[in-house]
Amino acid sequence: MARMSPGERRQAIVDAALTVALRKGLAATTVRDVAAQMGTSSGLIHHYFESMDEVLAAAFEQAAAADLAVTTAAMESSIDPIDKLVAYLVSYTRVDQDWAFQVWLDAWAEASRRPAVQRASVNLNVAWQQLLVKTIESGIEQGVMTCPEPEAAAWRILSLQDGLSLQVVAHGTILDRITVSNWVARLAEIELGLVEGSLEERRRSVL
Amino acid sequence: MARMSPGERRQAIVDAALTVALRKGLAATTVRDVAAQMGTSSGLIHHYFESMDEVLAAAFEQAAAADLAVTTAAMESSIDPIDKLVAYLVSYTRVDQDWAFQVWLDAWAEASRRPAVQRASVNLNVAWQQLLVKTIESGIEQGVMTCPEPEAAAWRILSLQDGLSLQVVAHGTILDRITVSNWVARLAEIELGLVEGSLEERRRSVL
DNA sequence: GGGCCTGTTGGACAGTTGCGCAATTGACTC
DNA sequence: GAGTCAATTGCGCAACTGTCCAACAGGCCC
Repeated sequence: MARMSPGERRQAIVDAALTVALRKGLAATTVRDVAAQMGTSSGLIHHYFESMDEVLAAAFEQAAAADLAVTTAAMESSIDPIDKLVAYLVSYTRVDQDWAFQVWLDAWAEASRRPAVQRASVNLNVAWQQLLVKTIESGIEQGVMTCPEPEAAAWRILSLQDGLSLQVVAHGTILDRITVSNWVARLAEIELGLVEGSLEERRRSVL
Repeated sequence: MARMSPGERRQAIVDAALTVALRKGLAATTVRDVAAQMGTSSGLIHHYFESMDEVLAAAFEQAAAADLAVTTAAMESSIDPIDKLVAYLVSYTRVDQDWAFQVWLDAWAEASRRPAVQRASVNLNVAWQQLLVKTIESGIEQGVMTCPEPEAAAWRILSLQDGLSLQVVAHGTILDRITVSNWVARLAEIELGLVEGSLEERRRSVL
């Protein structure tokens, strides 16, 4: 296959691993799968990564970081904290639509057994939570939100979202994404002292 | 190995599978692992189960059903709906303490790829939710709770619990079980029209 | 006791896994 | 052009996987 610079090739491997992982699951992704996806030999992968574990950790990290970047970008297009929050909720709903959330389920399950995966998972979960924290803090500053404990409230909103999304992705028919989004918005309204239904109303004008 | 009756042997296989799964993870549990755990040959397992998938599904089902039974029993010792709810929250906290929740994480990750696991996971998740629904409905009936949508409220309480517990089990240090329990109780108070802090107060008198 | 039923064995089977390594290729410098 | 170095190959290795099956063995009935 075409020769690449080390940087490019490393990236190509991670990209290929992610493509396969989204289809087959993180744990079921093999060296040969990744090589076939790239159209190269399998030996090449071990020329760039010490072990398959590292490849999988890098792939998960990239997937999660990409989602985070998309949501961050969507939020930055707004200045108003409440608009930012709406952008967050809309973006997360879209994330679920992709199979990206399945990668999170795989990562959470593997975390306690694969240190590299756990490190990436912790960092990215905290990053998501901090995204909410910053929004809440600026909302408080501007006097449009009230929240005694932004850190705690962010964990609760994020965790409700994760717990409900989990039902959608793992079990399929029990709940749907729209309902999840509405319920999370409702909790956010309660946590941040917003008028009931105000987030949903604002979201409808965005979509 | 010692001859067993079909019922006993089937149970022994499921027990052994569960023991291995708690240590290695559901997906990484192999026929030979289970056989070694029982001290028998590997062929024996296929004499009782059509496939390894079924063994794993049965193991998960048993683990989850056992937890559910413990919580159900704890709740039945109370008559008052609010006491039942407190028993539920206390029991769930204890469940996390075990490694039982890790099995749930494995099951959720595997659900979309293993039909047998998905069926078991859906059934047991719904059973947990219904446990809450029944409690809420009797609380409404007796006039000690108010809740416009018991089904939806139960999903939200359960999902917050799952999402927060996930952080405890997968990531270890970010949150602790006590905090999770307090936060879930707080959401329950909001959802069910209870006085803030009343559940925690009641729980303290139980412990 | 003999025959039968079935739980149980242990290995064969074909497939897959992560990993290592000698050989090859292509791109670069002198 | 010759020489060099690293990216890339493709196969081999040992270990593992789920599944299957002929053989064995222990308990039960006649």
